[in-house]
Amino acid sequence: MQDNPQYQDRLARLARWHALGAEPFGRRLDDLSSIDQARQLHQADTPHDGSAAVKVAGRILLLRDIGKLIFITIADWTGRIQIGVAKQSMGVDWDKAKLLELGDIAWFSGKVGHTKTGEITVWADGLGIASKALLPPPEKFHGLADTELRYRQRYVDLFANPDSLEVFLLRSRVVREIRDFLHGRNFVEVETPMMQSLAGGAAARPFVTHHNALDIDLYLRISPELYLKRLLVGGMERVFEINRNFRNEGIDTRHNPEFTMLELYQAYSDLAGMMELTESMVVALATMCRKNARPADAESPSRLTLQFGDRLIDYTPPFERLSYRELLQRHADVNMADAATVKQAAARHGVADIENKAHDVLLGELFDRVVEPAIAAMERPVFVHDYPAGLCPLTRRKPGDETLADRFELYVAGMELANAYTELNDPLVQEQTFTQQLAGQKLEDSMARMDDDFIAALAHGMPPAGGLGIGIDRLVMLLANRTSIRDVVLFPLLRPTTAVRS
RNA sequence: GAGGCCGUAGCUCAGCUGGUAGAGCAACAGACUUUUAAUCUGUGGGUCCUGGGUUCGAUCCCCAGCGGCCUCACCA
Repeated sequence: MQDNPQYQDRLARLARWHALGAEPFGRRLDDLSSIDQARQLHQADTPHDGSAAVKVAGRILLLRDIGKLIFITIADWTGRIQIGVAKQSMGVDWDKAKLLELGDIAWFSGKVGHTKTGEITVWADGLGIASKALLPPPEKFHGLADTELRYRQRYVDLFANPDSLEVFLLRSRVVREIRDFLHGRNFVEVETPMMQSLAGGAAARPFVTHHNALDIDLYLRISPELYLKRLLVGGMERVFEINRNFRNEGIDTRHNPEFTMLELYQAYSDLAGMMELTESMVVALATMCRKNARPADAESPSRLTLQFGDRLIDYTPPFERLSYRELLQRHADVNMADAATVKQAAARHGVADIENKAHDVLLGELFDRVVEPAIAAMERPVFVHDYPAGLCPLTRRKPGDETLADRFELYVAGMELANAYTELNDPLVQEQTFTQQLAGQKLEDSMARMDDDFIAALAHGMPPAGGLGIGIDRLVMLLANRTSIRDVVLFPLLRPTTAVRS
């Protein structure tokens, strides 16, 4: 940083601010309007030199000094506005205006008018620096394009790339909308442990950490599920949590090691209730995002479509509802109940070690190989339901068919977006499934981890319930049209640079 | 874990068949009172990711490493 000559130039300019008696790293500013508010003060009949007085602050993105007049474009998180600074109307502050440079954060007071070409402009009668930028901003036209720099220096990405800021403001609106939606259905928000002595509730590899005073290893949670269900036992009938889960697995465009999950449980509901809730919520969110009409959307005004990458996803309800059985029949041409043909199909599709794998494990592998690609190509959200019971140990069996689990997953654009169950509340069955590891399944892929306290909780009686998990990052990807999860996570995990490591 | 692509000035990018590197923006000096990525004149700025190798000579070819992106595998 110190060996950057532009940093040295800016240090010199910092000294000139001090020489003027200004505080280049300033203090609180009162009576500020947002730039959006300032723009709205300009009406059709606003005179050229303005009428309404405002004070705005923001980062300097563009600066055109044409001698005795300077045009400055500043931005805050509500938008951009042009400032016109004329020597004639500035007096002693003119020296300060000449010191401003790209990247500085400054405030301006003046009247909202416009130029002869109609550009809304604050004609400054006062100005000051709020914070001096000692490092130059990225190129003003292209912004920060280097993906690695965008993630490592997100603070630069946010002010240099308006699209990026937009995504994270949208993410905030999405999460708020979800909370409003659930509060409207009488859910309460809770927080359960992220450090757990037993990482349960899902099949995934956990991160390990250590507590010094207790001298015990703890796991970062892979799921809040078993704690949220304890709350159902305690009588909190509708609970949800929006928070981080941690899974020690690969990183790619759809996986960050820490990711945000919405998980909720509703007493006296079931899978059908969760399906209704999920669809209503996703439709509400898509509708909210649809308001920023995009060209592709305008072509189908009667359909609730959103662009995602190079495809158009249609969220118009009702979503598709297809059973595991139908999908396997249609795409793999097998009868799920017929062990012999399932083995044949598995062999046909290259599944290894077939003789040593349980029936349900074979079904799962066939589904992943054959059905998932077909679902990924669909342009509508799909509820896949009636999963093989063996793959879902925390799920209640489907009434009237013990081989099936009362579970659905919602697939959108090839991503598993949501996962829901009619929850298992029989402590005797639960205890049994905790000990079950299906043949052909790796230990870390199973949920075979006995949680005695959770069994004890169920033994006190958990109301029948529906449970649902939604991956918030992926949801935001779909709603914000970002095909990489790193574009919707503010600070995605990257390998530390050597400078940081030392 | 496997494969493909990428790493050049603060930023965005060129760089031919191997002959010690260029542009735009930004910076610095100057002109300019209605610009719109302002314009015009002049100037400075490089560990070509790192380390080896081949070569008279490597940003360029080869090998290894580091970092990133994408695809696949695992997973949500």
